[in-house]
Amino acid sequence: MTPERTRIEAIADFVTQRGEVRIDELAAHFGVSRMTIHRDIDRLAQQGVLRKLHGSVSAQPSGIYESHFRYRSGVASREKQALAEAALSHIQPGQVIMLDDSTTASAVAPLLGACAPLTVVTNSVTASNVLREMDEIDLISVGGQYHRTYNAYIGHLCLNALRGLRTDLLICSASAVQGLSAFIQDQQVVAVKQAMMAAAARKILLLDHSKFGKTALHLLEDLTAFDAVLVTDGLPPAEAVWLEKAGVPLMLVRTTRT
Amino acid sequence: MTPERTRIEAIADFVTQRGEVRIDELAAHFGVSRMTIHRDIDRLAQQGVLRKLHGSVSAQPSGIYESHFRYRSGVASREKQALAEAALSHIQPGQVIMLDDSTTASAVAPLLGACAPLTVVTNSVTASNVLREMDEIDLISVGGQYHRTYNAYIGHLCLNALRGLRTDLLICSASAVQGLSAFIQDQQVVAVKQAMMAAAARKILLLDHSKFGKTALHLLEDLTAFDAVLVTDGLPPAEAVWLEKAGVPLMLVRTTRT
DNA sequence: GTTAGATATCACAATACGTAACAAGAAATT
DNA sequence: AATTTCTTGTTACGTATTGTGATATCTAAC
Repeated sequence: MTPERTRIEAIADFVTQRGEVRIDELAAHFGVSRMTIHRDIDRLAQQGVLRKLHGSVSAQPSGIYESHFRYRSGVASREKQALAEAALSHIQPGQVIMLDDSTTASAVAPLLGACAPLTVVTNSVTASNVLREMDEIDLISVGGQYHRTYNAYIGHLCLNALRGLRTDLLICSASAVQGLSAFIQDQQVVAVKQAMMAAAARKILLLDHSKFGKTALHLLEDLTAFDAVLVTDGLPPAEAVWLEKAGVPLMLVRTTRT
Repeated sequence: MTPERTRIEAIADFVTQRGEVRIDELAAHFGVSRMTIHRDIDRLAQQGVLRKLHGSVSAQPSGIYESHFRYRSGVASREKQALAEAALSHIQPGQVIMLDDSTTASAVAPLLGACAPLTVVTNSVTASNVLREMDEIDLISVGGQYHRTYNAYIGHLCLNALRGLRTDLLICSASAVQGLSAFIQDQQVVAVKQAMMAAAARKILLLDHSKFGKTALHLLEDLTAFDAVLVTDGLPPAEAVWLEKAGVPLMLVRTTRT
């Protein structure tokens, strides 16, 4: 899952301490090839810790992220990346799309430049930080109470704001899947996601296969309510067949790149 | 999309700090050719950060548009700091306070840890980025459409959110003061500030003395509507006396030198 | 209105950089 | 022990950035 975490963290520390470092210097300092440095900083950039420039990397100006959040983004990042790329095919330029507070949906944000122009609505601070820098993306943040565990805005203010919006598409995730239903651990987060679903014309759900069989307290919605359910391969084939027979619009996403 | 942003940002800072710079000087200062400088400032001009002239670029405000927040945050920072420190005395632990999108009010944010615990409501991304890191501060972001000129959320969503809130205190600023009234350059920003004023039990206005005598298009409110108007010294004494006679709750703030 | 000088833009070439694909080695799993 | 998975390095190719020189445009002075 997370092999060789030490060097990546060392790079993060090194860069944040120096502000800006050339990639060749990182390669020499850590005694690895440029390619490896590139792969490392790609992951860090995806987490929003660093910014990739041309020939160098710089520390994110707006800052330090919650370690708890950073940890979560590191988990299953390959699966998230694959899901994010697969989700792109559902987006048309000019649309209004919504991202929820999940790290999976936030992984979509850095890729949205390819679909520009777009209007993006989100309660995720991670996604906002990325999208704010993109010229051709119109960013709308739904407000609310800041919750550091999710690095997002939730609560009544958030729900009220969502009531006044209608978007073409929602990209979201869930904590767990049992049977035909998706579950979430936090009650307030459930409320936000349900409000987002009510505001979106089309809804797609991103799930890495580890979510299956897990448990969480609050019901979000049946899987059949989504227009597409993207799942990374690794799901038992029997389960996939069963879900499709039950009417779930399942789409398997290969983790290994094409 | 937007690689190599370091030098471009450095140019933006350099120009906004100096007001107007010749292109040859930029080329010499950054050690690149004129052509490269041209390409850089073309992108900045496209973003509206600065204006291209013939032979030079300027960051001066053009017409009714206020200049970019990066420029504003560099101007009169000593005055802003003094005002922010003075504003602290109006805050009690446990209160719900509101900060507007002004750079002056954002200068208050880093100091709020001293007044914790607090709940802080703001539409400013600058302030949010600071407050998010503070454990004892409860942060509520009013959402809205992101506006890069102010680095804040504005628009209908923002106004609706503010309608549902009531806070103990508002700390805000204005672009200009003429006679007994405060003015703002942008119509949408006026709407947000007025909604904030309507939602706050007490309102204090922070003004560095350079705001006096400036002009701006839209009326915000009379100075007498505030519970305190903090102004940096440098204001002509005659004007101060006149304002106090007119019923303005004026408080002069000494600019402390370091 | 015209012209000289300066400035902006265009087109092309050179260089540096990023990324995909494949192969090899190490670690973990069965 | 065999196999799989993960990580890293190398090569090759596409892309981005920059500089140079030529051409077009602007400004200001006459």
